[in-house]
Amino acid sequence: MKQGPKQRRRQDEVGGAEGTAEMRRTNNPERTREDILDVARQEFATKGLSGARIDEIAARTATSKRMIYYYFGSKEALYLAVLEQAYRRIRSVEGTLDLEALPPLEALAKLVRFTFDYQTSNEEFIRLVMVENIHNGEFIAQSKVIKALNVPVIDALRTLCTRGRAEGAMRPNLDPIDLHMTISALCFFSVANRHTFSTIFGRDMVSKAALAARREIVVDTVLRYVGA
Amino acid sequence: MKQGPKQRRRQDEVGGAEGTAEMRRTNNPERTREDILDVARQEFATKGLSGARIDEIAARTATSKRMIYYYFGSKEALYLAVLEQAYRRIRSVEGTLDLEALPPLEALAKLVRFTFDYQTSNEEFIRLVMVENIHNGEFIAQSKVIKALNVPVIDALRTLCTRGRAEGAMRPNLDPIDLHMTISALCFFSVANRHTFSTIFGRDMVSKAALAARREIVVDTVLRYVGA
Amino acid sequence: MKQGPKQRRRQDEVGGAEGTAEMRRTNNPERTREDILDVARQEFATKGLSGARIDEIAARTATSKRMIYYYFGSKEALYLAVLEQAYRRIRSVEGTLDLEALPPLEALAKLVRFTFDYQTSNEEFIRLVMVENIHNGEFIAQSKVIKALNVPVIDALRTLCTRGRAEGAMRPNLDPIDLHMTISALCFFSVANRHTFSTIFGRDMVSKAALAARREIVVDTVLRYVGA
Amino acid sequence: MKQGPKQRRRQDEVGGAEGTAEMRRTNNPERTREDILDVARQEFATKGLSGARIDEIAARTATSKRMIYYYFGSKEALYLAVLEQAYRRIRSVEGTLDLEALPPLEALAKLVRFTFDYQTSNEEFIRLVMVENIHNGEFIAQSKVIKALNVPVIDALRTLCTRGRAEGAMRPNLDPIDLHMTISALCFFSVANRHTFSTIFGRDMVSKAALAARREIVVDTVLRYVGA
DNA sequence: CATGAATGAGGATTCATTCAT
DNA sequence: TATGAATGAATCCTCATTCAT
Repeated sequence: MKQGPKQRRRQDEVGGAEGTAEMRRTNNPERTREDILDVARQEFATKGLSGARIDEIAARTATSKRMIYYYFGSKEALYLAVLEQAYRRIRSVEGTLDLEALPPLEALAKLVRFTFDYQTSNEEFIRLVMVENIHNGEFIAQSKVIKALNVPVIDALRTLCTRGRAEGAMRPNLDPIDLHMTISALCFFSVANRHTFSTIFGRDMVSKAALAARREIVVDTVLRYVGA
Repeated sequence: MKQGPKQRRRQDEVGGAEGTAEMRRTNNPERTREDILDVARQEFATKGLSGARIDEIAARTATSKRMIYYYFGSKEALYLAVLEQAYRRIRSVEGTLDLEALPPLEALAKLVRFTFDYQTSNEEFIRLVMVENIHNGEFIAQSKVIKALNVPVIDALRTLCTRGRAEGAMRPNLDPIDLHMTISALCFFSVANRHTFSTIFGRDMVSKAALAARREIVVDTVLRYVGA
Repeated sequence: MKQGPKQRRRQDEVGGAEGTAEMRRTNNPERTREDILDVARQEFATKGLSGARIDEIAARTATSKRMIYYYFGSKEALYLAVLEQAYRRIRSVEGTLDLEALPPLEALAKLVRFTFDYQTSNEEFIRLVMVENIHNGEFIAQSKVIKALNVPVIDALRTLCTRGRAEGAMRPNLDPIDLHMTISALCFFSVANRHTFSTIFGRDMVSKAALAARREIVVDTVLRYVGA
Repeated sequence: MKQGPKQRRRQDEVGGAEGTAEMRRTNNPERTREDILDVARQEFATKGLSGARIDEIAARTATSKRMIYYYFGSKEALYLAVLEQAYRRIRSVEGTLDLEALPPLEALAKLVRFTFDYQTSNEEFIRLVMVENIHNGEFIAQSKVIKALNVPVIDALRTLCTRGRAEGAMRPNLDPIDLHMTISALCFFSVANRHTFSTIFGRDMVSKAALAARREIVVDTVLRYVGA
């Protein structure tokens, strides 16, 4: 486990290590920051806030523990930075869907599939959200950045509902936030509760096939819910 | 501040110490066990496995830290005991629903409402499940007890689907496990992601009214999904 | 300096080591506490609060660093305990002077000599007071114990002044607190500013003879001040 | 909270940056040195040598941490420079008293009042002396500058004593160093032990009135001591 | 002269767990 | 069955100082 006092470089870079990993004395702050952030995201997603170890993060970084404090100040501040980065990413991807071009129900299906795919292939993000909820959302509450990131999805859904209603494809009085919650809930669960659910009910929740099947059920569930 | 080695816990409860779980020197092993388990459940649910502190549990218990080790052996074993107790409880309640007596759709609605109510009023349980998933379900996997607790819900759902199909009220080919997953996902989210979701979308997720409204949407979602 | 990870026992017990110093696993809390307190007093008096090292204290103790936290909770709390003990000691000695038995001026001279002797032979106490003043007295302010220890000296001086005035040996309107301040100031300086003063003015401030001579000047100064 | 690597200090002082010591890029070595010294004096006087933080000094300076090392070499060397500056200042003021013009007792009273006023209004100097004594005067001992600064006061006092004796206003055999020690002790205490003394004895030691009253007691004490 | 980035060595504190009685 | 005392191994964090530019 421990490897003496001078453990400092990233190791077991398994599979497709794009970019250089060895960058001691970079004098490239941006890179150092990103490096730390990447490793920290893994660690926090894997072990949670209390379970994560700054030593462990440092060991898997190109820099030292000292640099973590130089750049982020504290474990909690680093965690918050990780959280903000994670939210920023998902929202930035969400923006590229171009739902306007499709008929409402197809657009909705596309959004649901996207959400399902994004969440099932970004387990780290889901786990960070779980961790944050275990901590009662106290860090997200401190972040000025994250709270500003909500609008787009809700707006997109509101537009969809309006269009769907106009075309007679959807029922009236659909609340976009509730709809978003339903979609999120159904997608989230497949990742968040993967372990307990599959253990208890003996259901495969990780294979491609299992996920694809589940995804269509989720789409179906949502479409039936909004249907006229 | 710390208070040195002689930290007074709930002792010197002078006068009329009868029957409460907090009293010292109970010499009642079962009671001591339960007391520890109760406090530990709170602590683990609140702080997670890594965040929970044996010292903290001991301090809020009628017994001493030493007793925790005497009864449970280790922090992880105590956590597992807490987890098992929590699962045992929910399953025991689920058994009393008497769904057979109702028409399939009404029975299903009743089950969904029950699940929603149980989960929203047992936040500790939900949080323990989150914690366990953060730990990749490794403790639940060790438990002989928990894995045996799955059957009833699925059986009940299977029966419901069969009856519903027979009566023409439900569509064919409904998978009870998938159905259960849908119900769980929708209910779970309202508790599990309460903090992040309400922070980001500004939605009340705790008031009675908000929960009641959301519950009916969940019921509606499920019923539409199974409808013929 | 450091001596490997298992540094743990007191060493270089120079000169007249009364009592046993080796007492690992004593299970004698009182002794452990006293041991820590003794070493800590030296360390804080020598290096100040910020300069003192918990590691250093632990190394010179029969116990471990962990025990310091077990008994005192934090570095600052340990410092406060040291401070309280130091004040308790001096006040307890002050009580044994029996000034009532002497004529006022002789009694006053006795008190001044006692103060001078106590302070010059308890450099640690003086240094702790200096340290505390560097920290703006914030710890003494927290202590309930210390603030209660003031009365006796002032009362003794007030009585002396009253008697001296009645006998015509002292002038009227002497304020006991001011008188105490004068005595303290004159004695304190001989220890507190020993190093800078002797360096700058080349004056011996540590030899027995030098102290004895200075002491009589202090007595003389005080007696002339109160004289009728 | 910490603010990461790009902590803005007093830069971006846009507009009208002329003459203030805080402006960046002064390219005025003397000014930079003085700026650092000023901030360092505050820091060392407030927190002591071990308690002072180079980071803190740098942050409150117009320059960077690197410059501190460029100009002073090390924390301890900076401390010594501060100490020397502080001593140089007081001695330079002492020279302007013109005691020769007054009758001996009046001159002595003037000197005492001056000392009292200087010390009570230069708390930083007093605290630096305390700090230096906590460090056993080891820095002052290294300083070539400081040791040369002693003569004037003692000479002035010697002259006063000679004149006083000649005029019959003072008693014989007064030692000027002892006299200086008495004066210093009485003045020093009012600042140095301000916090502990006022906490323990409930005496105001900071108000103008309190200081003025105490000052006259000090003058009285000294005059009575030297009286024929 | 000047600076942002970087760092080794420590420094206070915490934690699950065990021992002696 | 019960307990206060004790502990090794972390764990987060800080500090004076140096390097590359």
